[in-house]
Amino acid sequence: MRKDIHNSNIPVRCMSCEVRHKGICGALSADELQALSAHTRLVNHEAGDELAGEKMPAESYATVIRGVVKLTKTLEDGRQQIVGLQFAPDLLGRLNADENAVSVEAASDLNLCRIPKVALERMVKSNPALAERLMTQTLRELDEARDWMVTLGRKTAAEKVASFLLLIATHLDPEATGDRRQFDLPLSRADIADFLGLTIETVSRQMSKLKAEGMIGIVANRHINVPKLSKLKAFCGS
Amino acid sequence: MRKDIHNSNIPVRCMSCEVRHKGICGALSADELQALSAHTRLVNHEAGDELAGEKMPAESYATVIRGVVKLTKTLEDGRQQIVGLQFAPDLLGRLNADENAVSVEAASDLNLCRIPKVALERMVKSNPALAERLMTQTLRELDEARDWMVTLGRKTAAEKVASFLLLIATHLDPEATGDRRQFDLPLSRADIADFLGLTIETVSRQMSKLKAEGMIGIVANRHINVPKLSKLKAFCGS
DNA sequence: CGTAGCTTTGAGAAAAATCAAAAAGGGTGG
DNA sequence: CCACCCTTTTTGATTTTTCTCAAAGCTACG
Repeated sequence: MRKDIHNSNIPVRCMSCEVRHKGICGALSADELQALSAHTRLVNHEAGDELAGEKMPAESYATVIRGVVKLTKTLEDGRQQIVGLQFAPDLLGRLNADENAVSVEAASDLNLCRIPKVALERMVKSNPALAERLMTQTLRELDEARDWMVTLGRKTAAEKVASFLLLIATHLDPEATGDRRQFDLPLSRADIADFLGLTIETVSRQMSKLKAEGMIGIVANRHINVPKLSKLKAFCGS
Repeated sequence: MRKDIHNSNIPVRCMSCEVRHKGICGALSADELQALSAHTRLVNHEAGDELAGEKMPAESYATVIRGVVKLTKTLEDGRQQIVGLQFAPDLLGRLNADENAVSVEAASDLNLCRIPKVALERMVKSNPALAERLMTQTLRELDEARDWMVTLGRKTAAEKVASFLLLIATHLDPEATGDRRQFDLPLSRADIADFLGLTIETVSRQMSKLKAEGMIGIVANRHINVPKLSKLKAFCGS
């Protein structure tokens, strides 16, 4: 399952964050950003890489520059559930935790900006604006988790798949406008099933059904287009 | 559905918090506690009272002194999902939010310590220890939400009901020790179903099945005993 | 071109939902 | 304290949804 890892461990300024003024860097002064840059590393991972294991010691933080990260939990007998997806410019890692509550995996090829545990924690202590920004991200994650609980607990298989497609469509390119969307799924059918609490077969059947109903087009396995996002949204139940 | 509300709006020191040094009050100095006490009110609610509506303006915070609070989300067509339960000494209310993301209801009879929105937010700004404590609670809620996503997405009906009973057994009296437990369910079968993403009938059947297998005893409708908590835990899958 | 890994499709089985009705509690007023 | 009513819970029969098992079709890649 796990492929070779090719990291480019070159120290860099986190230009991506700085320029776009997103993520945690937006809460930093020029001086702080400069100081932080000394500790950060741009690293790359390929789809399938495991970045951190459930119940393993937490070693560092990282912000997502490009790609999608999946957070999973696994039952004793191997049943798996994806409990969150992280997109740029989210911060990976749980503040002040010694141990990971979830397993962290690259869903797609990734660029991350890695930050040592102590460096970030020191900076959070001295910068209330940064602490507040982390609180905001945590609250957003909590909202997303609760929204997904409704999907898992109360939606039909068809609504679950539609909700997933809507989530991806709106998160992959948040700036996109208009009612028509086109994108590549960052997750395999198996991952989608683990996200939705379904089997691969049910996911596949519901995708075919949505296609037959004209709700979506399946250009290639992973390449989807949505002619009317508003129609898809209405179908999701909320 | 909504019953009459009988509130005793008498200003008090939040002795319950102070004495037990739990919840947010544990992060406050004597002076701060004194100052906060001037703004707080002990209020009572009965089971079924709606404390705050989904998408309604957020008006105040409150800590749970006694009882259980349920957080729910509802789809357009009325399907409902409980997305969280709060026990003493949790803080109700989302920091800095103008609008509720969830509906807040008294699951059982309640005693709350109510805190005005501005009073708490001012105190959080000037007290990093309090901010950190709120961050800790939020992270715990996120963990709980993600754990529950696994239950909703990947467990069988029997495992879901067992997981719910385990949750209640361990949360109602966190100090209890030993492998035998006895408690009153703070939720009706309908609420349990909404928490587990099941129907009332399925919950009832699985409870009967757990009883038949000797996993639990049903003394009265709401009164449950668990002869071996470890056995129940093992049955939950994780 | 062949192979390995995904994905789709099909048929039958299992789990949970739905519809229906009986039983059990709980509170109220007599 | 009891009889009654209303609500909640349990149980039963049937239907629907989703899963499981099986096989075929696709894709990508060496």
